[in-house]
Amino acid sequence: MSDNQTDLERMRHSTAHVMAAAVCRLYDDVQLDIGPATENGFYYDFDLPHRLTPEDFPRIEEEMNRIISEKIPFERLEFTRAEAEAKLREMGQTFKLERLAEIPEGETITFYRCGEFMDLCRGPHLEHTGQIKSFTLLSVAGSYFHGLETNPMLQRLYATGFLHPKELRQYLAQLEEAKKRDHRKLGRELDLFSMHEEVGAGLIHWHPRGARVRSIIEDFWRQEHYRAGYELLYTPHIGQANLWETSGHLGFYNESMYAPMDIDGKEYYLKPMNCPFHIQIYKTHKRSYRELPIKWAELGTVYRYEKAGVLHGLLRVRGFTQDDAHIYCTPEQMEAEFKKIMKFAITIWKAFGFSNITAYLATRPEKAVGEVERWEQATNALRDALESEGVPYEVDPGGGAFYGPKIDLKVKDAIGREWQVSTFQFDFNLPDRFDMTYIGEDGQAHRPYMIHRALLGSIERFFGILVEHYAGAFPLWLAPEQARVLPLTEKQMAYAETVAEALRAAGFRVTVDQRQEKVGAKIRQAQLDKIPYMLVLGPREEEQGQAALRSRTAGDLGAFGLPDIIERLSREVDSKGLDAENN
RNA sequence: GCCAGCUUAGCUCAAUUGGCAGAGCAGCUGAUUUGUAAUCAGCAGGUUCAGGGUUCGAGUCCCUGAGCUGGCUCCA
Repeated sequence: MSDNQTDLERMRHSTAHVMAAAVCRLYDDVQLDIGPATENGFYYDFDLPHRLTPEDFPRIEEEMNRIISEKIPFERLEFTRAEAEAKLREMGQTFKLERLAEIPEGETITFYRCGEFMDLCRGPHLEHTGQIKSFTLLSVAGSYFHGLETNPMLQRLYATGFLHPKELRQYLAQLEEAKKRDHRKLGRELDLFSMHEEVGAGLIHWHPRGARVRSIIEDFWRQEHYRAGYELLYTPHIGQANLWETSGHLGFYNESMYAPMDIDGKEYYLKPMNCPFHIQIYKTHKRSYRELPIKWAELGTVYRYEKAGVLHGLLRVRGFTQDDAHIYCTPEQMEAEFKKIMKFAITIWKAFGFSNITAYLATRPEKAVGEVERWEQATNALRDALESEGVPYEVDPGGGAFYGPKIDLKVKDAIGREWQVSTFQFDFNLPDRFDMTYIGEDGQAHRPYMIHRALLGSIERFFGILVEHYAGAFPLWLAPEQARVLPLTEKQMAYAETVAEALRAAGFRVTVDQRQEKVGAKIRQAQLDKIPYMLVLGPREEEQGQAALRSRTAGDLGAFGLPDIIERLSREVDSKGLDAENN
């Protein structure tokens, strides 16, 4: 497995060299940067006067195939630093000279030669180009040298390759599948949400069907929070400048905040976060250790400035609703509270059909506030919670915020893609800044621990992920329209209304297809609308007081009496579709 | 924000080298009364993203801007 992994990486990295070699053969004045293998393929960064477009891909691929058919050996060459520098100067490779300067003293400096193409490179490589079995160019994009905005922008060619052509076909099929599930496409097709140039980029409009799903998600979320001992809050959308000065946001978060508005001569800011408001509520009276832990949650809508180029459907927006919570507790309670958060998170994610969860534990960065012991204590609490819940995790050393360590959760969707969703974060900063206290057993004031917790992340983003996970075919409990009644002809219209009413009375979301269409057309429409159940009503059903039940996934199930149908659907709603087949 | 590409009817897409803006689906009207993924016919639908320019003539060429797409950076 790991051998295969290195083989694959080596092959991809070598293919990246072949791609760069092909580009050098085809175009003049190519400045090379780097061409690493990535999780799903590889890329090569270079700068050249010619602007690459997808129209150039066939030519480049053709040249690459020529290089592959030539079976050119990859030759490893060792150089001293001085030789390497001279060589790169001679080649006029300025980015490579910078890369060379970054190689630590004492490390062996190697070049790889492949025919006339030579590149400063750690390797390893294949023996010769003939060993490359499959590849395809995917896209071209800009990318800053070293990923730094202030650096020149290079052209990046994305491509992928696999050890076997069959795997490449599978990967391309998966890309196709992902395209079909794209929440932006499904959002339009299923009439869930939209965005409008007239309103502004990154601002979401929820249509009735999308809003219906959202309200089901939120109702479930509220119910589970009350059950888990949280109280819910509502707080304002704007707050005065001095609040954000105290919180520190105007200092370290300013770039993500919108310009202030003037109200009665005072500056007010749209909130990018909910925490300062929750803290205000905390501070409305003296808190006793007996009250702790305090667990407050809010579906809080925040606005953050995001650069125009990063906006992406529901996944990256400028106004969104966080499912935010703050937990204030004593040092002794911290660990137990954290375990509860983990357990709670897993329960909620499972309810939405995500059971494959992994975690990233981010520890203390160089620049940090709070004593080291508190960091250690908190980090251990995070680690213990992960271990006691058996959540697989990786450590991201130094990856925490300056104000506390954190855990990020990732979930895997139905087609194996990972999404960063939940985040649980200690905060050693805000309790200090707002001088939060509680009175301990000893009668003295103490600083509470504060934990930020977003479970679904943002409702918009979560909804986008959910749409892609289910490919728009929501399980019964979430479906905006759970059943559609399809009268065979106009003659069954009255009966259809009766059936729909009965189901509505039992709490289901039901419509009647009143169009004068053949039943085949009505079924087709319901299938395209991804309605979980269809109730076909002809003279037979009307006479028997029944309905022919059709499932979106299983097809015709036969005729049943209404009580049976209600019973069946109710059970499926209660189980959230988790013990049924996976849609 | 930066690099590249895209933007034509509600949606998906056509429109020779610059020469009369079109189709399917959806919508509306009518006919049809239908049994498990599309009944037929007719009608209507456009500032070709916005603004400017070149030209006898611009959907098509040039400039500016917006939005979107793929990335970089960032992150819920």
